[in-house]
Amino acid sequence: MVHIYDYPRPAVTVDCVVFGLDQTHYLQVLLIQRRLPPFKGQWALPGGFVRPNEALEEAARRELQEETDVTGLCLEQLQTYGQPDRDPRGHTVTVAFYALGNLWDYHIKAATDAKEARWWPMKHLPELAFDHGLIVQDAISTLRITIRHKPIGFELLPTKFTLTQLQRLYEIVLARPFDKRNFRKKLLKLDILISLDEKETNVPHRAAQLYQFDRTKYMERQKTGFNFDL
Amino acid sequence: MVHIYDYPRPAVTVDCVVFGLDQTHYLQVLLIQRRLPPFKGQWALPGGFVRPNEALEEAARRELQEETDVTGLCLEQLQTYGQPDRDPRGHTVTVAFYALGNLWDYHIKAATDAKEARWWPMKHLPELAFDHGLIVQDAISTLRITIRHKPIGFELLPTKFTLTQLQRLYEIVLARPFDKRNFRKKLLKLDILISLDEKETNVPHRAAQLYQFDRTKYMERQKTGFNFDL
DNA sequence: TAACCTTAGTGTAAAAAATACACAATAGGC
DNA sequence: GCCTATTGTGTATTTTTTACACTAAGGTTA
Repeated sequence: MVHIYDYPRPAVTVDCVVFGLDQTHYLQVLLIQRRLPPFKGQWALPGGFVRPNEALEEAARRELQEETDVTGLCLEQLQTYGQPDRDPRGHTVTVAFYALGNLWDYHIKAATDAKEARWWPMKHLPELAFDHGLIVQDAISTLRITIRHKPIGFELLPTKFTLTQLQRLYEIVLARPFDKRNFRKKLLKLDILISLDEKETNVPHRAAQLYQFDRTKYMERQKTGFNFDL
Repeated sequence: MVHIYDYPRPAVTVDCVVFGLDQTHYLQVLLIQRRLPPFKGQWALPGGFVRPNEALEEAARRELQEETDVTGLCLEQLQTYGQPDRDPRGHTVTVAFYALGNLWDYHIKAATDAKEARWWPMKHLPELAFDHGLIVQDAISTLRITIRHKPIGFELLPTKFTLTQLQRLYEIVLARPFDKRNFRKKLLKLDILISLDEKETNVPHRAAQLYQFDRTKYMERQKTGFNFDL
């Protein structure tokens, strides 16, 4: 079946930059290996063509599931890339999204266009197809800015986490150390964490208190001109 | 001439939200009145279809010039809108940009698809075509956030300005008052303003010192981990 | 079972930044 | 020369940020 238009149109795609934290606490990105040309066999961001009458985020969510079997993430729009030479098949505009997930929740499973799908550490990414290397760089920049102003970091952790885990998360993403006491003081003063009646288990040292992010409380606070600003 | 593709493609457009400050110091938006359907006669953002092998920002710049005769602005990507029902002609994805200009520099001149083009005060916008009302709202939100972290406010003022003008600008955009002495202290301490050997003229009161934004100095500072953060 | 290793958990003092606030100086108009 | 309007300036108070070190408690091991 062919499709005919009066004027030429660029193709429209979506791509997803999904970040995660691994057991060793390094920042990871979810990539797929391309099954088809162009860039066959090379690693790339999960993504693909937007279908007729499909919303952008919907397309991103669908492609992510199709190619990696990951679902349920909160996708945020990053930027749109439209350099005419960014795809050898011709003028293609891609809308990039980013999302945060915690690695333990997902069993990655390659499918459709993807030969393989897996997490890669940010520090040692392979060479990426198209301009995906640039997109990942932009995503990490945006993440660094956003994580300081919105409580999105929690999405990288299990539901129940310790303050040390949270601190390490911020240290990894922002690539700078925080003082333990000051960090805890600040976070607790925000009053958006629920202190659970539960502790770590099976650790060869004093067990840490577990906390949970209180989204409801955060939402309420939002309205009263309160700033997260870490 | 017709264009044939194997798969259907959404149309791709760009739209520009250009902000300006008028003589009475209210925030204004540059709009055009549509000459053609859909939404014929209604006010809309300047913008239009991306041409083959045209970069997105290039397209935005071209459409802005064609429809309003405004050139030379620094365009920043805002967001991309792709709800399938946002354009009655069919699935259309639009990449929105925003920019700041000072009204005195430009002679607005309607052209091509635009029947008329002029500044409208933010407070009293007409009903806009497509989802342009939403786009303008998103643009002002983004502007409010960005202006606090990057020295983009200066683009709304003439090259030479007084500290009072600058303060009023921030008060208008952020919709909150600043203390005169504290504002001046803070701005001057940033050390990114050049104090000119020149004063206001023809004012019926003590003439104010004129200043100029020192972009070079700001760029240098940037590298040394310096934050604008107003 | 006691010593050991490792990480959790906690408070205070000093420095820096943000805020609140009022009056003399000066340009042009009358 | 006096009036009006706006500029330009300093200090004291409060709040926020920073720097910093030791005891508590789980699990491991000798």
